[in-house]
Amino acid sequence: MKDRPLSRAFYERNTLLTACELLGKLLVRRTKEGIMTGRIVETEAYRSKDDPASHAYRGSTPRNRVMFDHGGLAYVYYVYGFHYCLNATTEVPGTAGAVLIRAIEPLRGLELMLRNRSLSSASPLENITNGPGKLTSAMSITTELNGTDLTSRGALFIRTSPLMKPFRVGTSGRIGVKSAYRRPWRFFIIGNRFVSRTKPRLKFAGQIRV
DNA sequence: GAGAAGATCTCCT
DNA sequence: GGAGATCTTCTCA
Repeated sequence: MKDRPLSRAFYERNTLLTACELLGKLLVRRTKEGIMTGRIVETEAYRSKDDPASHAYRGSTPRNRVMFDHGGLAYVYYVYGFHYCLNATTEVPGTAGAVLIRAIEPLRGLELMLRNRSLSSASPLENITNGPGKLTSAMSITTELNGTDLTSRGALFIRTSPLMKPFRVGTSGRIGVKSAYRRPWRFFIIGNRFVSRTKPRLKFAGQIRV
């Protein structure tokens, strides 16, 4: 029962709360080659009209339409001509919100992830998925998965992690955004070596014990 | 239709 | 720490 995908109700809530509570959950990717699993260790929250850094700031477009749909869908987009970024949509239909998954701790399917990233087995583990572009590359996540329902056992879903130890959550300004970067909407597991950047632009705005 | 910007990563210095 | 790679999306004329 505990390894069921997270429910729709989990996502259709406040985006910041969802971004924080996604930490420690397991991201599961199923492909023809095999299953890959990783623990989410870093997220960023993006909201709607009150968030200039969000794709949804200017309203609905063909690209960001998924953000305005149900919570619990995958929003995948292409950036810089090289990389894909994976988000989980939040909030109820009509209200835009998404949580960018910035980094995961690889748990299962390590060889497959290394192969997808063209890395050797000698590569540092934390180098495989410690960034939005890296984790999508490692898990073969592309825009083909845009709109995928994360609440059902399909090619991509997120589930609880029953063996997860208690951890502390750090917050900071979001990385790579030029507007509204002062908002501490980046969440990460303190002390986890798979977090993408340990020295963000804004120092810890706070800590949360989970 | 053209031009600019971009939620990144890797390599080089 | 900085620059370059390269393509989608959006804005503006």
